[in-house]
Amino acid sequence: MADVAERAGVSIATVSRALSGAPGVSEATRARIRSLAQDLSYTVSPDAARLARGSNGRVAVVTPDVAHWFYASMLDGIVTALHDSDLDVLLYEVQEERERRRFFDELPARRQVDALVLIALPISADEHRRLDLMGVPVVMAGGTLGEHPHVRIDDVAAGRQATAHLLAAGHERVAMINATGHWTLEYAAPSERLRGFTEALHDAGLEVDADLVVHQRWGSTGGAEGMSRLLSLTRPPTAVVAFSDEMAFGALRTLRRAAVPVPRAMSVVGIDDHALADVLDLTTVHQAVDEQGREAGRLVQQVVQDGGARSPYVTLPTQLVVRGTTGPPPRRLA
Amino acid sequence: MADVAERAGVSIATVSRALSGAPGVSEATRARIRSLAQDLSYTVSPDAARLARGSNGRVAVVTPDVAHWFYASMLDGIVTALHDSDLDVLLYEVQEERERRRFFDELPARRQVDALVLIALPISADEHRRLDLMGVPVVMAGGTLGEHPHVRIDDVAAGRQATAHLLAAGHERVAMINATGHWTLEYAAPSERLRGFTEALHDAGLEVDADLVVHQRWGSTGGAEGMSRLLSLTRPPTAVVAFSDEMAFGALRTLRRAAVPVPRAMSVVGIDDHALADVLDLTTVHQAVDEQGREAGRLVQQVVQDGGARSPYVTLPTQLVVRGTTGPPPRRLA
DNA sequence: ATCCTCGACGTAAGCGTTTGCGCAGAAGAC
DNA sequence: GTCTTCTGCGCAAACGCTTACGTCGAGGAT
Repeated sequence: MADVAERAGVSIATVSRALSGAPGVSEATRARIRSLAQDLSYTVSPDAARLARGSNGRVAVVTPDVAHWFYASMLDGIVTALHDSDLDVLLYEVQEERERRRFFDELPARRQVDALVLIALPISADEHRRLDLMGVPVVMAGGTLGEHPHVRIDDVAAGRQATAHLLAAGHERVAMINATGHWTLEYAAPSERLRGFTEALHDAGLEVDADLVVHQRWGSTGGAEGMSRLLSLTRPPTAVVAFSDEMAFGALRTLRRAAVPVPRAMSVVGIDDHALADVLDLTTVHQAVDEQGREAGRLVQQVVQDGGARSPYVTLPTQLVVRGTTGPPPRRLA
Repeated sequence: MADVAERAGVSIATVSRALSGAPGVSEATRARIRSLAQDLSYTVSPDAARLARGSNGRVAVVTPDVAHWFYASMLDGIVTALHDSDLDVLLYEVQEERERRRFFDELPARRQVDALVLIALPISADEHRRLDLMGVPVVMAGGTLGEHPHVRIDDVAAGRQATAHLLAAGHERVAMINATGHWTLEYAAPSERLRGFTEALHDAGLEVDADLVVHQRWGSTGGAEGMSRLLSLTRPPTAVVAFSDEMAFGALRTLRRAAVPVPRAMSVVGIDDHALADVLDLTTVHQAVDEQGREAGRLVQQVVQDGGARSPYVTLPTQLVVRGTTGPPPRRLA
């Protein structure tokens, strides 16, 4: 910077002001300095600027799994939304319990960021406290976290939509393959989607058959196993709602291997509208994950700027997408 | 820090040394300072430290699409490998041509990172030059970039493996659905996999039928369309190798809709071993994407530390995974 | 007892910016 | 023409660390 200043015949203070867009510089000088900096391919050091300024133009994004479809889409949305703000993204992944603990212990993002966004990361009360202690705003994307701003979908409604679709088609024995988290800490989604399932049945005047609700590990394997269990029942269901599309995929595989025709003998509906749901022709409840991410991105910008004035709770709608894996129940043999 | 120093009754220099693990402090004092800092929940400001030290303990990862399976897995590997180094990850996404141009124009990572890793990002010669001008080491993950360290697979071999598998099963009319990039800049993978395809045919004493090589946009939709085109041929193939699993998924959808039994009437093989290849029972050539990412992560650590002494070229092997979408050709009607 | 060595620590000079304050000189009011 | 008000700019003090160099005292060698 000193170099630029010298060549421009001004002080470094003026260069700083010119480059940062601060007032107190004539347009002529500003332009001259700008072009000079360009020629010298000079950029201000973000670190030094942050030091002097105090705020640091970066946000941390914390996600349980970078590679997983849901988290990745969310991250994508966040990054996209932040793209033309001047915020950079510092990425942290906390896959296992151990890593999470360590993350909250060391808080490596500490003093490095102006805000934090968690992607659907369930945390303990103690961790929540430590987070608040960090002194920066926190945004939750894909869930809720105390009073902090969040963006999410209504999981109860999603479960309801999926279930209602099956009931409307005439099904009476409807099962649910629900997910259990891979952590000790609970995600809220499974219980809420289950609630939606239950409520939909009640609305139709039906009771929940405990045999028809199975819990499996999150993922397509879990879905496959869940379906196996349901098929082995003395009175199997005629339709099943899966916690997620991934689990539905697993369920479909089981059905294919068991040579159960879909949807002739069994209807399957997922939740998510995974990129490959279309490929597999899966009926599902669409949630706009990337849009949630973008919304979360906007939220943190807002929160960083004005300390967070607006009502920072966003709930995005979900829509049923009917494809080929659902249909009327098989004829009763009555 | 001044605070800690005062309470400990030492100078800030000593605190700095104690906390950073530098020599010149007695173990007793170090321990005292450490615990004091702990109590005050004090952390050194990374920014200030970087400023003073000159190097900045961060690497930038640049990816075309955070949400896409391949890039996301790669990123995951990188992040994982960097997890217990003291390098933080700054994430940049450049989806469109315009964004890429802007990225290389502004080089926002400039002066912020000690190294850059590009995830399978094709760049122009000019951009390459600008990158080198940045003065930090660059690692390419999932491709090659001049003399820079890289990690990748042998795409020619992958194409060969997929094709050879079909030939070994007895197929003689084998097609390929290849990908065209979504950018003007060429990826190397499509032409290399095609070369593998060609070579395998030649090895078997067969010629490439130009009609049987179709080019489509990357993605499952492209795969679907490619399959349609192949089916509409007067003499359709009996087997097809898809550029990627995603494209194979699309092809499978077309086949399902056209009621062409797989693999009875048509064999399909992909490349990648996508997470859902198993669900769809797709025969494919496995490449360990996350392992490539991890390798890339190790590479940048190494490069950051000792300026890059080792031979920094890694090529990971691929393996054929036989599942249910391939089989012998249908009987000749001869 | 004297000199040297060495380890533990303090002093202070940066690192590359931003920004409050002060100071000229030009423009406007009278 | 003088007096005020801006405007454009320079000076220098932070910002929160790291680190070369200097100091001081304890211990070992002689």
